[in-house]
Amino acid sequence: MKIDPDNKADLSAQIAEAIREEIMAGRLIVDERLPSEAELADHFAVSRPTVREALKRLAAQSLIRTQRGAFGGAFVNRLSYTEAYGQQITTATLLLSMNAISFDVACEARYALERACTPLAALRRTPDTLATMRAEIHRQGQPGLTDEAFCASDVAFHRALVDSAGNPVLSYQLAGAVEAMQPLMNMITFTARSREVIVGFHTRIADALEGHEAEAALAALSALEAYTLTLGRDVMAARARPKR
Amino acid sequence: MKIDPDNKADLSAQIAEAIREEIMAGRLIVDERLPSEAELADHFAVSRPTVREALKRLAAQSLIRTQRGAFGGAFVNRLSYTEAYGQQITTATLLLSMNAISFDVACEARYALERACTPLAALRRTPDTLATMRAEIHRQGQPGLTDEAFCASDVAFHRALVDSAGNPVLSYQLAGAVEAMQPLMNMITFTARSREVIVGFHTRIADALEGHEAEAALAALSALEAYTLTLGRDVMAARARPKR
DNA sequence: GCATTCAAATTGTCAGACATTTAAATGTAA
DNA sequence: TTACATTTAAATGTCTGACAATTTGAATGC
Repeated sequence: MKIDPDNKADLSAQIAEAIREEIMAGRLIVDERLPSEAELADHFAVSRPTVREALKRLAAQSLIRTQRGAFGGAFVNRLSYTEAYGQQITTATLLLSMNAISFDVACEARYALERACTPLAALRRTPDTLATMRAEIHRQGQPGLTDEAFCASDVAFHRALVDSAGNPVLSYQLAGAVEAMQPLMNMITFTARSREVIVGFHTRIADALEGHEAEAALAALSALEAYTLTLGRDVMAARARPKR
Repeated sequence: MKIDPDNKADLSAQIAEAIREEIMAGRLIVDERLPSEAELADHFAVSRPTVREALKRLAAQSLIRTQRGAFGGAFVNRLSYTEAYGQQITTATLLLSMNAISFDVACEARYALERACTPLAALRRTPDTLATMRAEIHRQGQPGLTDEAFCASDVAFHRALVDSAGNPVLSYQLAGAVEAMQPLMNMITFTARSREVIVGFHTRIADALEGHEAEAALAALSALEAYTLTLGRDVMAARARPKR
């Protein structure tokens, strides 16, 4: 493995970066064991705590996993879809919450991405994903639902729509886009009337997918986008004018 | 801040998770200073190295940044688009390289996502993004170009297409999808003939965007997808039959 | 042959110390 | 008073050494 020259940045960051490059370049392959902390410390001419900090950085990115005991150590981790989902959602959520992204921009991105997988979903939707969508639609019609629960169900519905496309890479990519919108959506107070309208759009989408009608599904999705946009704008307008 | 009960997992992981939740929930806001390492160690009743490992985990996810010196410390970091891009690309690249994703699936996801922003790109493309696309097309026509350089230019072209949509959230989401395909594309040997065909599609796309013709751009993109798919399949077929 | 025990390797945690960096506080001179 | 140099304090970065906890493989005993 390569070493670090004489620059003055954090040693642990440099070491983490060096190992990360080895993994990204495929020179360290999945399930391969890294040298022990003591050996790495010796190799990079630093102390063990410094090596440990570097390894923790990599562990935080799911690049390695560690195992205690004899013949334990740090191993290159196979990045699972589940872990990738989690990181994607964390990153997307923070990006949206910290950068004053307008509701309009986030909404546009989300629906553009969902439209991307709608034709595939119309082609490949399964009884399973359809059942999930129907179940969420039913839940959204329940009277006693809180706004948060309604939003969560909305997210689940759209996740099912995305998963219907049957492309795991697409599902992974869109997980963040859909989930990250939830905090923004949670700011909206859903009246009985608006819930009814949204459930109507959801039903149109599910019906269209069931009938393999891509165009109809796209139209319903676009209509839902437009409606969501007006709801969001009302909230923003009310917030901008806090005089009672 | 909350503490951790008596479970037996890594203390540093638990502490990192506790702080991460504070940030995600907005209870720690951007640029807010965390307690010093000594104070955190005291608060969680652990040693300073353990706290440091936890902080390095958070730093690896760009959740915090640290600053040395008096009045330094760990601060909640505003996640920038640049940092988010980087993490997105790392995650997507590893996911594709480690999970035996088929070329077809990755290709389908990529072009579905690009189609998602093509209508917006046709609407909003700027002289700037068009110039970038033209420049990359020109580079792709140069004779002496290596396969790697051709691929890199291809990625740059598609990045410009995505950026044309003028939606930073969309650009962020697609950065990973486009970049992560490069290692797969790099396996393809681009003959003079195939380069010529690809440049033709790129030109059609750029022309369509320049003329605000969304439908034409979508058609060219789909044709490019189909052609890329045949190229990839040829490579896979040749690889599956290694008898000279 | 099988269960038990033991030893070794490795990560997890701790304590204390020193080095380095940074900005505020202080002192000094024009 | 202002400008500049010096000191100081607080914080992170790093090192050393030690011990605890965990896991595996081998030795041991029956």
